[in-house]
Amino acid sequence: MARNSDGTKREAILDAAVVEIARHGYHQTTVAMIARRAGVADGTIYLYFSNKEEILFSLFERAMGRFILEGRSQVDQEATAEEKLRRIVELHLTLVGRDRDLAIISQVELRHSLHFMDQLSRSQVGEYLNIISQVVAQGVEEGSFRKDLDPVFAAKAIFGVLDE
Amino acid sequence: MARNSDGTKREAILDAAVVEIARHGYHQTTVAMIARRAGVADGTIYLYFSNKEEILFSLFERAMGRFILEGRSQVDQEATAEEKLRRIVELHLTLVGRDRDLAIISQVELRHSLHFMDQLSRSQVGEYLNIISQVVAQGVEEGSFRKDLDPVFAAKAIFGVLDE
DNA sequence: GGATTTAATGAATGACTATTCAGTATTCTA
DNA sequence: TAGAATACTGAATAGTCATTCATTAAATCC
Repeated sequence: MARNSDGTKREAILDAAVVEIARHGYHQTTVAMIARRAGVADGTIYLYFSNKEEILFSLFERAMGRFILEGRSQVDQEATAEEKLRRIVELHLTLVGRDRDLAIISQVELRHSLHFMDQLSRSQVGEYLNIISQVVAQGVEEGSFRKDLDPVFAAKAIFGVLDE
Repeated sequence: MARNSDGTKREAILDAAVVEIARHGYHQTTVAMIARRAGVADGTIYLYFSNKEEILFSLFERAMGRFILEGRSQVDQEATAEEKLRRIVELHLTLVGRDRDLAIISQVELRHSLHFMDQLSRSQVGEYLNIISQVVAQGVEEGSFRKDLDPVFAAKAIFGVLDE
């Protein structure tokens, strides 16, 4: 049954993991449960992920990726920095609200895994911050934001506020 | 070394549990770790708690108890319902902020343990709601709150808002 | 102060589960 | 279509940890 060299099976595993983890929490969710729901054997999981924790990482990476994608498209739909920022705020709050389980898991399960935050923020959150800081920079240029604003710092602050 | 029939050792175990759980999360914390920090043998834990989960329950019960105690005294210090309510809100936010770990743990670890919420709300949260609803009732009587307010319902609403 | 009750100990048990790997099935290649 | 390469399987392994319980220590009683 060697069917899979695209990402189909990997996606199926992640989908299964989201459901199980949202339902039972990360620690109560066994690899066997995920495999079962995904319709694969336990061992198959390890062809796509090196361990259970990596499933969790990938989960967030994927979610973040989608998040960023939608963020960019929203931003592109507005002209002024002010409107763009408003869109980002709305989107952020909407998505966090929708994926409350993921949000909570991220705060709790991952709070104790420094390694993780490192890795994630290097790759994805950084990307997200970039979007915000570009908008801020535009705002400064337009004159609608204060001129002495450091875009990168402002982006971090905005992100911090939203995440809280 | 049969020394303990007051609650000393039980308290010590709970104190140890708070530290370890705040530091590592509930699932990463082993009973042995708690015993170690409390300075007792593993088995001793089971003289005071019937299982690991009950330690968690007791943790919240104790915290809630203190919470309520302080709440009452704050309320007693004010005359008008309006001021009393203000005090409660302040206290609630202060304590939740201070015990952020407990708050987070309660939301995540316990979200999947219906049994728990049942038990807790029957005993302690109910008590807390009583305090609020009494204040509301007083407010209605004083005329400072709307007359058509159902105190119990209003209390639940207030609690819900604060907890969010 | 010997007998009895109560408190505490910590090594042993048993259950659970992440991970591995030898074997099987499927697809690819020439 | 045979043989190689790739994908998958699931039973076996190994490690972890909550919980038990036979034993020891201390306190209380008479």
